[in-house]
Amino acid sequence: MRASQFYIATLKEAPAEADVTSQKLMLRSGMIKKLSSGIYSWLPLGLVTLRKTEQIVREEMDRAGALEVIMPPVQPAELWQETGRWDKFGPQLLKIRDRHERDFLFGPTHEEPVTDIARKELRSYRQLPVNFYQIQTKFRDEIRPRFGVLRAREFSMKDAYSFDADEAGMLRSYQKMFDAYVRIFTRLGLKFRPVAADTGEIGGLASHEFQVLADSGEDQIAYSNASEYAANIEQAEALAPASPRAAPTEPMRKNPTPGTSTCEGVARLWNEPLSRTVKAILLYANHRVHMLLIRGDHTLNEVKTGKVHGLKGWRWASDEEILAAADGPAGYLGPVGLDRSKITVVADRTVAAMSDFICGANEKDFHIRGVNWGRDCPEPDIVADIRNVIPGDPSPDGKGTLAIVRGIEVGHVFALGRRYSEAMGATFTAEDGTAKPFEMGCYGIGVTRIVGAAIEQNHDDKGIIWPDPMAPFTVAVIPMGANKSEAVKEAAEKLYAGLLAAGIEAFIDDRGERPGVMLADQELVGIPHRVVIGERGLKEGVVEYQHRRDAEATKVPLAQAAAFVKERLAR
RNA sequence: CGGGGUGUAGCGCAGCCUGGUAGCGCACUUGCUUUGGGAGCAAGUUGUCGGGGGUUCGAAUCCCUCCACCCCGACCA
Repeated sequence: MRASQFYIATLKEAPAEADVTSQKLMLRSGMIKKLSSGIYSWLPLGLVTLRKTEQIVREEMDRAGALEVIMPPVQPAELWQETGRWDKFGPQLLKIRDRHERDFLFGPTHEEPVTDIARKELRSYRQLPVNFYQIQTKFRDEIRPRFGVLRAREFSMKDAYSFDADEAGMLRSYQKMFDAYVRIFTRLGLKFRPVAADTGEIGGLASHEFQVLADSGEDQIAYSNASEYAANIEQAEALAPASPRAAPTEPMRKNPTPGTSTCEGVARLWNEPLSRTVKAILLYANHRVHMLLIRGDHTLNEVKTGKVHGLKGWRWASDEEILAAADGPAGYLGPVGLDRSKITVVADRTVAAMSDFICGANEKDFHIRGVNWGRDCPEPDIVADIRNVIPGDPSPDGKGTLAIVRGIEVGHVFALGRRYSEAMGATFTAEDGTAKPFEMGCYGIGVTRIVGAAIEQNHDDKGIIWPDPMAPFTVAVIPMGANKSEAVKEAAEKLYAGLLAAGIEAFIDDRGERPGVMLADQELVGIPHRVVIGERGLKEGVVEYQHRRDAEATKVPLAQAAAFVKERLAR
């Protein structure tokens, strides 16, 4: 591509609304343009990368035996009423009406239409397994869109849906998609990790997320230093302490802690380690207030909490409910002296094994120390794993300890089962002649999100550093002073032509800009390889090659430049 | 959904308090010079000051209202 025939619209300053690196760089480099909150246009430069990403996804889906389809983004409400999601999906679902006042929606996902296809088209077990996929624009009316294309309302997604005759087949289809995802992210040149994930609202038997590792990621991933174990922190199990609860050594005593409502504050006030304190969190579930207890230096895991018996669908307790059930204000709560007919005590596994701990006294401005289960208050009603794991915790698989990194979720595979096929009466005739519901799996990749995540993972203070497979152009040829020197111009054009002939996606900056402008643009836009051609070098018969990550340029004889670049690309 | 903030040229911003000819930097156009790290000089172009209503001789500025966008929060007691 010639710069003069392309649309390069780089900005020195990013629009004020950009808050994360990838969004700033995408706006500054002219990849995208915001139209409305969470809604972006893709300009030529951005689209090249988006299409390349899409193409790798498509090739690997095809290779895995999935069949491409296109389903309508606009879907009739009736379909979603069949599965109950018309009401249950919540405000993220963009509902629209046509001129006849009929309800429609703009698809946030496509389980319903694809299941509708299956029930109409697939009749026999002999037609199975089948996997349909599409790459298409989705719309989810996010509460708060942010981070540019990382959490947009409108975004491009690859969604695939497998249909099998039985569970074993479904798990085989699941594994195929898992393997395809590994190939996709490997080919894209990204550092990533598949992690065990919560099956969440969609439900199902198994689920893995594919996380692109980046410090700015919103998700936390816990992984073992000694095994393949990796899980989203939402899901990672915190094992019960290996050693049993120690015997009490201190008397229980209540002391004033005026104006000190946090564990951190009390620990500082009494010069005790934070790990001896216990914090109480009050929830409301199943018409009852629950007091959850976790160690002061731990944090509550909301997902695991929802899985505790009796806590499904919990919400935070109101101040009135807290006062009525615990007889004390938030900030000074604990398990001592509670009326257990009014409140259920749920202790984290770690807390259940603590002795001589510190907690609130259920009285404003007072805490208690030296508290022991059994002696000072009844044992917890429920002991459960309700905290987030922290670095250094033992790995749940018994091998090694956990570390935590941040990631951006770019893919998710679900072994769904029969949830949608049963709800929508999607059946096939099995070998024994009976009608059976399909065993389904669903598999998503956020294609537009991959682009943002790749930038979060690969950039420096000058701009984007694309992995070769995602780069809009792989090599930039930059002539210095081409309008002054015929020799420079000729050498640059010849190299450009040579690279193209070798099948390399080359870019030549023939705009006649000053050197600083051309170099700054190449760096901002993130073209990973560049060859600078100037009179200075030509006198010695050399050009300068530099990878975007190289600290310095390498001098290469002009005649060997194309071959040199080709060799670098093969790495 | 709650709280805070911002809307002025394509982008970044000043002007608003204290009403009186709409400004600056970048970008863009033209010319000359310059050409190995976002050039210099000169001359230009670009505005429904978010929309509507009101107060006033006069409103970007004060008042009312609507809209859009951004940030924080949705709990960690």
